[in-house]
Amino acid sequence: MELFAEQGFAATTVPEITARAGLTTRTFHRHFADKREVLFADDARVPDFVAVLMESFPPSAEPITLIVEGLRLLIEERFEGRKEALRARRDLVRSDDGLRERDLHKRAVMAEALRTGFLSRGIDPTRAALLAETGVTLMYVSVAEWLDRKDDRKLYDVLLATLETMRAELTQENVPPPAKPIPRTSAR
Amino acid sequence: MELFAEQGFAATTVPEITARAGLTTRTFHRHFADKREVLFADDARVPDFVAVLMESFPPSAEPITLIVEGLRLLIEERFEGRKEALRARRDLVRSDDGLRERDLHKRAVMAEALRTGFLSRGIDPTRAALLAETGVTLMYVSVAEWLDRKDDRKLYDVLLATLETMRAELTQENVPPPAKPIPRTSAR
DNA sequence: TACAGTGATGACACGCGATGTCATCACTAG
DNA sequence: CTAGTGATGACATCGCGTGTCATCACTGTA
Repeated sequence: MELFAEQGFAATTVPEITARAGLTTRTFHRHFADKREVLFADDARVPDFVAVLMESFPPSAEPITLIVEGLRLLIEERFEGRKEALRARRDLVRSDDGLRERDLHKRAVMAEALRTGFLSRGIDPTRAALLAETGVTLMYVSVAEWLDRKDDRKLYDVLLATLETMRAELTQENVPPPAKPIPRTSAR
Repeated sequence: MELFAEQGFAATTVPEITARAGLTTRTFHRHFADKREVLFADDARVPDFVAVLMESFPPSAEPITLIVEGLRLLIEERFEGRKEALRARRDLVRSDDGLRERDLHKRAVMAEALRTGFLSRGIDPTRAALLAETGVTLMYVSVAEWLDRKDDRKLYDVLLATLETMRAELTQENVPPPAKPIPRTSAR
């Protein structure tokens, strides 16, 4: 983290890292699959957390309730009280395409854990996928706003507000659009 | 594509590709930023397509209408009629983590284009982010189901059905959950 | 027709990331 | 004291990706 802060992620080599840590590059790659993974190793257990959590809910629980409650626990566990550190981490991830890709991958893994959990609760595949994606979207959008905010609003409260916005957006009755006009643009 | 099909993505080296194509590796990297990009170069213009499209809609258009109509055009442009090719591509992308990461990155870029479009339409940041994420989720979930289906249902029809499912899911009035009990799990 | 400019490619060198393999060493159980 | 185990170091090696310079085809212009 020191080296990344000093000279950026891409400009920092694994040999530099291991030199400062007093190890060899080979040892580094025994602990981290690749250089990017250093910044994401902490999140490795999140999918398990999600899976265990989902099993603990009674079968009667509504999916949305389950998502919101699960995110509430996740927030307590790893977000609340770490705002500054998370901001620094976000900025670092933003600065490098490779890191952004890995971040998105972690997000997808979490969505997959959610989807699997819904499947074993007997929810049909498409609905499960949709719920999973909606859940991570809710989380990521809320976290983004929370990190941007300068007040002390709780992440959980931001999340509930985001959910309301989401709901309001979709509730409007303006779905089936026409099927002809519309300008033409070349995308190929 | 021949080599990837024969021996998989990871096992195929850039020298192998350029040898079969009659070029050098240096030339390869002048056309593609990296090896993975070969499979995604076709999508490079999608963000522009999205941006231009969004500007072409009247300011009065509802965001959801805009998303659905935009996706309808995108579907006509690059999905309908290419089902088998898209299935093969999906399977290849699924087979490699690196490719999955790049795929997610492209998805994020599209979301970003959508978000920017909404911003310049005067929509507030959080709502814009939410709409953008919802839009790509709608697209990806629908495409996934469409590719899984064995019937000839149109992608656009699948998409409308997905949107209805999404709406139904969020419309239920079971939001603010309690805030105390719930089991405990270690995620650290 | 000659010539300068432009763009694509080849040739070469190089650094870094990542992995396989074997040796070494600290630690532990019996 | 010994055998086993796990972490690490020491090499060696491969593939990816980039910087640099030379070459060649093509184009517009005098």
